[in-house]
Amino acid sequence: MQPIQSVKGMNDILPEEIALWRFAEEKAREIFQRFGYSEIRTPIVEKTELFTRGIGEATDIVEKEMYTFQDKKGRSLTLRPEATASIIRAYIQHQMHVKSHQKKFYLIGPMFRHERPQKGRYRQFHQINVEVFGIDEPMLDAEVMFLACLFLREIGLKEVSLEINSLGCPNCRISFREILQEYLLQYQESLCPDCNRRVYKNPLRCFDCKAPQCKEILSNAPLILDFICDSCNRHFQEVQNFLRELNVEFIINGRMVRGLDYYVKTAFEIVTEHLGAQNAVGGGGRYDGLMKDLGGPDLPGIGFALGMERIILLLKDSAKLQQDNNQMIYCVLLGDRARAEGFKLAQKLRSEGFIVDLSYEDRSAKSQMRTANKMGARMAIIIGDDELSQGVVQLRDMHRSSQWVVEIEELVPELRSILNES
RNA sequence: GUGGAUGUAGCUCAACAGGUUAGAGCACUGGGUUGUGGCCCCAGAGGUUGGCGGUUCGAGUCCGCUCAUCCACCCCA
Repeated sequence: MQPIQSVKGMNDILPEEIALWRFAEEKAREIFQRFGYSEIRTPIVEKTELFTRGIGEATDIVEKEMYTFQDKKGRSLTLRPEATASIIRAYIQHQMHVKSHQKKFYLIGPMFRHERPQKGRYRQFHQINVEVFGIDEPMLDAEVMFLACLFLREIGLKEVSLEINSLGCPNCRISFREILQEYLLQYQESLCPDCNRRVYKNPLRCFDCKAPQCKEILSNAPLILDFICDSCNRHFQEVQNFLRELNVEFIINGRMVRGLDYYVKTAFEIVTEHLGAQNAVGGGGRYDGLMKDLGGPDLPGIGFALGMERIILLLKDSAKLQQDNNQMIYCVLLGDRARAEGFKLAQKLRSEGFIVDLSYEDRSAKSQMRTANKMGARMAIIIGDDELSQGVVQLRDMHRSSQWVVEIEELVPELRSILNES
């Protein structure tokens, strides 16, 4: 009989890794809270239409990467491939623009995209998302990017860089689109088949192409930065000024375009060279028309997403933090009476707040001690018939290799003082 | 969706050109100390060589199919 495996591209997060995940998540919560953000959690399943309208019909995500299925009444539902659309949906649905002053949100959770898995890319993956609605000030754009960088720095990721660009507003983009299209059509025969398609559908995306001949053609292509309108340009300049004031290092990448249709003006990515083919740790940008497109008030928005798995991958080869069992107490029980008494004692210690494990099997003292050692326990409590008859236990400090006798009544204060001082 | 690589013990890998009973290190269990960890020594357990089929006197090894994983394309977090 074949054992059942997890679904392709959907991975278990095992206990050894959990410490890293919690570390990153808790750090995110703490920092976002400090900046005035509130956590929000939305369902993992939404009506398919939310994403087709929100992300854009012509994007790869919508065209071929969504987990879409029918429910029992024939409605089309989809496992969320990203979070922004859901958060906006919730914001509109609960009329938060009139009912509350809350406009800054973060969400941590799983997303789903049906792609072929590879390093740093999975079918179920986790994102940390940040979204702000109702403010279109460049100051906020800068602060949002600062926040993303601050978080990565505080969890210890150094070798990442921030790339920014402006994609203009819908007005300047339409005219630039034509200019770019005209340029690209001159070289139509040399462009790869994909780019030949993109020239008509979404010429901006040709900038993402990695085919050598396309790269060369694009290297001389007009850049949107040279064509954005005055107001977009002013916005972009101010964003840069605020970034400098916040001491955020960045580079302008005029060839960066993002894969989701809704971005306008500020777009950014945080990239690294240590993730194989996946170089983005996170990315985001402004999406001023999106809330209105989804049937809500005409409020601007900006946000970003960070890829948890990618962060964890980077964290793993840089800072190696080890599981901390420094506070654990392991009970070594010798003989039937000791096993019965020790079992009760373990529960008592747990109720006092100690982290306690014990040997459930009747094994030799040596093997129980070995187990205590392997688990990294700080203290061992050794209980045998001799000790029981005298109302005491042996207490062993596994780090210092010292051992002494303690009255059972004195055990709790004794343990407390040892564990507190270390 | 396309291409490439790899599947042998829990892990990392061996096994000459097809040839007995598929090995080693680490990990695991027990012992060396009638009740004491890490180091050391001894012993033990653990495999339908991913699966199915084919060639052959004989297949871990060769062939076909299939499944899985990884990497890359594509795209993105």
